[in-house]
Amino acid sequence: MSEDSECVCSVGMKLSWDINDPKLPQDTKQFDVFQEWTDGYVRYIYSAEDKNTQRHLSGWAMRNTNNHNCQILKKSCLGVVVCSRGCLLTDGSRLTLRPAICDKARQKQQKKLCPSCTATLELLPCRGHSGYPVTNFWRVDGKNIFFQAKGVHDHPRPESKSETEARRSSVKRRVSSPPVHPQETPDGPSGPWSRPPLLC
DNA sequence: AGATGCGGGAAGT
DNA sequence: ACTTCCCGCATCT
Ligand SMILES: [Zn+2]
Ligand SMILES: [Zn+2]
Repeated sequence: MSEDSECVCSVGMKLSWDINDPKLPQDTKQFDVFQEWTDGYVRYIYSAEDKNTQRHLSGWAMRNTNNHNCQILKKSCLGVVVCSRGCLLTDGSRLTLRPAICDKARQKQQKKLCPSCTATLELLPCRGHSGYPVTNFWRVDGKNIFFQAKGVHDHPRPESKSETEARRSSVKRRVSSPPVHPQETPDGPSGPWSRPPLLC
């Protein structure tokens, strides 16, 4: 049957290292493929050629956090934005918006209403690492990008970054075309669209 | 407008 | 000392 494919571990997990080690493995001949939804206490060795790893991307909404170490980039999880009423969407799923990374944008986001039932939105914080948010660490070393995660997310996945970007540009298109009326609409909530302005 | 990175600083442990 | 969090600034899309 198969030969060396018994170990299902990542390339990073086959070697023993920690993101804080003064010297990291150098002679790596193999890379892990980018993992969008990492969870748990995992370690990967990525290629420094990969755009996704260069940009320190994740499906989870991770924000940069200052660890006072310019060699190691640290990010922590912002959790997920849900409907406070937990309503079901048309496809039977529940709303799981991606928290805005920018603090100011996130405060604005939380004031919006559920696009489905108009209830208030709620930010579920991540408490997956000893009660604190899950953290991701990134460190570039030569042709390698070392990745280490600490904690297990205790909340649903947010909408992915690409989904959020797609929706943002769709909203932008919808808002930019018609002549701008800064105030209210001429006729109130009487048209065929009884509740229009609830887009995220 | 918002994503992302940097870094000073405060506060908790 | 180490971690978490807050904030302003800068760059890029
Ligand atoms: Zn709702
Ligand atoms: Zn999380």
